Amino acid sequence: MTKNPVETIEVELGIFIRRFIAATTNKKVGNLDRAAYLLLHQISTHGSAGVKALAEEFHLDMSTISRQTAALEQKGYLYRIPDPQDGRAYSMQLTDSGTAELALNKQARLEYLTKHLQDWTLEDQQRFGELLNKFNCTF
Amino acid sequence: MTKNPVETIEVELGIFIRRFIAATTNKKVGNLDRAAYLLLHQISTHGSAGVKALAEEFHLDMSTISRQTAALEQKGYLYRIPDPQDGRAYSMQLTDSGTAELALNKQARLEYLTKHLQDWTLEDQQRFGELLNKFNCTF
DNA sequence: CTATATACTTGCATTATACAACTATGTCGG
DNA sequence: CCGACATAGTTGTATAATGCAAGTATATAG
Repeated sequence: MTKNPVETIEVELGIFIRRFIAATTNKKVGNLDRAAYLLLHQISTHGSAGVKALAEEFHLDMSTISRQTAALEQKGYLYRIPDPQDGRAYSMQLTDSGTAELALNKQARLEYLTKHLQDWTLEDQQRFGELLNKFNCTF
Repeated sequence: MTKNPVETIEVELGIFIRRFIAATTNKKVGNLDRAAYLLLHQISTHGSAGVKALAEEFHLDMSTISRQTAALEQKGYLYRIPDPQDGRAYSMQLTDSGTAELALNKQARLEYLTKHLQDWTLEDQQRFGELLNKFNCTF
């Protein structure tokens, strides 16, 4: 039974998702769990944003993001700037501490991934990155 | 700043995981959520297995799998065969209803993915499948 | 035969999440 | 300008997935 490529992708995605979730859920690198890491990462790379924007980006409820950001603010990784144009809105920005913590995390993740991909050719690494990006773009 | 491929992969994996989880958590296709689908899929493709084996495969606690399989048994998608050699152990097997439900789900997922990948060349699809597989193999 | 290990279940606590209600602020039509 | 409605965010509550710990029944080793 020769599978069509889409079928292969479906199976492999299933395996991948299961393992990735198992490997990252409830596991912290330093002080950041997966959700916190992704939040800080988003703000770091796409600039400061409010609860609503982050909720939309992550497809989560505003209440969830509100709690997560409050926790990160509590830990001193974020601070909020009131929006000068809109008294209801805030903008989240990284503190120095948040930036440092994010960098530590990113490094740990890169080291892990690098080890994981050490036997891959550079070309395969590049191709995988490109295809993942392509996949994400059409999500 | 030209990123090395591993860095690209790290970023894209983050985006991917976030979106995939958002798209599949708490969403059922037919009667199966993601966990149930993966459980039935595992049993279907790798043969009947006990709670312990499934827990190890998924890197989840036995208690979690115990509850999930109990729920699937309740719905009539699984049945358990006592292990003839070991009075403590069981083996989970799909019922016809479970097989049918799994097939329905798989088809829905394939349709979704096919639509998602419709603009990809066949070569890119094959490559993506291969690279995902390669990635999973070294997890 | 007793002690210990194993397969599984169940009770309990924790956590992430969504939804709904609420507060405060903004906007728009008269 | 005012009242109605919309919007950004917070908080209360319910639910669901999970892990850990304790319990049950069976196996195994000495």
